[in-house]
Amino acid sequence: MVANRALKSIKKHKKGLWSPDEDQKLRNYVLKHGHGCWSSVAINAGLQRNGKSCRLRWINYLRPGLKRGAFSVAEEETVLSLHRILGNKWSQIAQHLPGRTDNEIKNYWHSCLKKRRVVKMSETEAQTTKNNYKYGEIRGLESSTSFQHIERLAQQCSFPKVLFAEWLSFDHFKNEGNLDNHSSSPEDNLVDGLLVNEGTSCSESDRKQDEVSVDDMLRLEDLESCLIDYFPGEFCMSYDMYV
DNA sequence: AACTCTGCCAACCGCACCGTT
DNA sequence: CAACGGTGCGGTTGGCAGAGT
Repeated sequence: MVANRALKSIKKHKKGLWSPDEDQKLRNYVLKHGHGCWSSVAINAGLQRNGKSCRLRWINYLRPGLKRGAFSVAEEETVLSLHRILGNKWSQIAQHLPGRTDNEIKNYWHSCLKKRRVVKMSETEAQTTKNNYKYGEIRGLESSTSFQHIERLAQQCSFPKVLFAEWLSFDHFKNEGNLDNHSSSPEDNLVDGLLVNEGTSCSESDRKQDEVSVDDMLRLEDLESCLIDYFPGEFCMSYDMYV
């Protein structure tokens, strides 16, 4: 095994960007012979690349029928709605977008996220935020107009309320009877952070069926901007952590 | 003009899965 | 049944180009 790895590492394959000449060689070969086994494609086409690299290049760039350029509004909506249902299953999402590759959609999603300021928090950042706003510190702010507005938005939205309960007020959540008040801690009622609107825990499959409407998305974006205003420089929202 | 910052995107890496030997 | 090779997938990285200072 170790010897095999050593032998493999001796075989130097070219890495990095593909030259037009390499593209031409690969395109010609695959169009003429089909790909079959990718490692033999690399050899037979006269490329100093490994099979994996050839496959990726073909799928993401050379394959006929690929669309180039910006995503249309319809494509963007498709990606957003499918991602809500499927999560980071880029290949499955790509199946619904003819001419787009999983890599392209993945890249688009990440840049789109950045544009929308929906930045996924690191574990520690998330924990810090939770710790800062949970239970104690936030309660003193609840009487303010801004806070009431945020809570109003949260109520209108059919996203799992734990999203807002965790960040805004567990008392509010408990008062609605959504949490078991006899539990030692509100967190005891959480199942991996997932609660449906009525406060009952749900399975992954149930959750996937709980479609999020466009209205909800708009309300959530509104809510997000309020929170960002309210906690300047400290608030960070992660849809896919909870939704 | 030179430098830094930022976003985008192509490509790599590691892992899991599957079929074959 | 284990070992191995091929493939597919998702996460991550690195380089480039354009914007900003």
